[in-house]
Amino acid sequence: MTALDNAALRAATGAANGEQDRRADIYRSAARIFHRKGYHATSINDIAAAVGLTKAGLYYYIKGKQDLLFAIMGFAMDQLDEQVIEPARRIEDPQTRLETIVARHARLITQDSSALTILVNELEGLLPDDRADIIGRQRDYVDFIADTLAALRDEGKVLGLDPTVGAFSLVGMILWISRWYRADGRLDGDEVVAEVTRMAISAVLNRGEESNAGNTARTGQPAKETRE
Amino acid sequence: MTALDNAALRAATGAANGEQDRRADIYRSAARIFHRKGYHATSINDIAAAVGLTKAGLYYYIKGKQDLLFAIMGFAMDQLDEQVIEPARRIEDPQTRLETIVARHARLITQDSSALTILVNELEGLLPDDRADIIGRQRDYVDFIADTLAALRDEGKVLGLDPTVGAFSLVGMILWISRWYRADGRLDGDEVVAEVTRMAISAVLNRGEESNAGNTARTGQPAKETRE
DNA sequence: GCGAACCTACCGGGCGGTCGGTAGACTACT
DNA sequence: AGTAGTCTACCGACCGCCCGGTAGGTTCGC
Repeated sequence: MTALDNAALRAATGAANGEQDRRADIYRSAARIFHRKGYHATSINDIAAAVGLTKAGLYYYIKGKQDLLFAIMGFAMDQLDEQVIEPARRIEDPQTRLETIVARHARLITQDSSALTILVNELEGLLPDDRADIIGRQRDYVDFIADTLAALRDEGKVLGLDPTVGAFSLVGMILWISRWYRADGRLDGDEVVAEVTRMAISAVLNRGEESNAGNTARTGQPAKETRE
Repeated sequence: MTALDNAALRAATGAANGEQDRRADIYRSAARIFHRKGYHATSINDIAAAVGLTKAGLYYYIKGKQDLLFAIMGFAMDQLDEQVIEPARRIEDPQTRLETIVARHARLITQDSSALTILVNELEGLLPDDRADIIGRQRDYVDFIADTLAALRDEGKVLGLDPTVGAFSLVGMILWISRWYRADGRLDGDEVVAEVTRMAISAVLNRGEESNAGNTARTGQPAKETRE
């Protein structure tokens, strides 16, 4: 069932809709509405109306509200695996790998943030078993980033940064994009992705100074960044 | 009414409770439950039970569920104003000011994330007018950070960073702390605040200074934090 | 005529919120 | 001292509504 649903979701992300697969429309609409109003504030009727069905008609396609949510999250996690983690895993150099992770994750969000945002904001709507599943996959992702930061540290490119804190902080920066980025805003998606990626790399790579919170030596003179 | 409520909330954050003010307990409990389960998934009965009242008894103190939410958010915004924005506004040097903003905001979250997290996650639960009020105050905060980044840029300490994107990214990093930080985890609050502050400054400042070796190297240990 | 695709009508239940009360402390008058 | 009035702080019972979900059709292409 879930595999089938995910196939439908995958089809749904394509530009075209209304072909033979009604499921695609359902999952895509549900993701959009969950994203906009939140899972609990969204009724089955909202979703049914959005796809032009009655509630009972919708239940011909779905098993229940929670299964719908889990399917959407599973799809989002699959997206992350395929578009971010897998490509990055094939990159040896830690810094390039980190850049790939951030840029690809950020790009996914600027393209369509619905499922990926639901993935982090609606966990408490899941059944315990489903939640454990999703949380496990999320933890794997953060660990993957933390391992990359640890590899950077072993190369001497990062000093004094806790990999776990670093990984969480980068993830927070990326996920937050969905809250402020608007496709019709001043910057287009690629610019935002580039800016955020640059900040992320800069945040973890070494700079000269040692600093503690609250008071840092103000020696900074611009010397132009070494890498875009 | 709201002024009174905020006074109660303010009292509630103190360690002691059960003095003469029942309201304090109500607001504090509500914030905690909203934070844990989400606003829509929390019933008035949940809150009433948490403070040892019936639903009808609770309504003696509150006007409604939405007012309760608005009062909590207003209190969180007041906290941010008083503990972060006002102290930072008195600091001339942009870099020190930025460090102050990040460190103080992060510290608020490690100390008690309930109200501040609700503030960003439950906006859609508010009435339109209340939401506009809160969003306006949040925008002012982001603008304040963006202005600080612009000042850093004018000093030549920041090159090629869009102040708005930078401000949002830093905010995302900070807010995300509430999702992974656990007071009983491997790192204590102060360490987390210091790490995040260091990353934030590093993220926006230019690189290119000489590296005066790592006396700041922290011991990297395996990850142990859990995220929700 | 048969199954896929969908609908109308309904159910039990929990929700936010209200109403009419009342125990008890405290005053006020005699 | 007694007692009537008053106010705070609550509670049990209830309301109307909408929720997720279902039973039992009906339509329609094959």
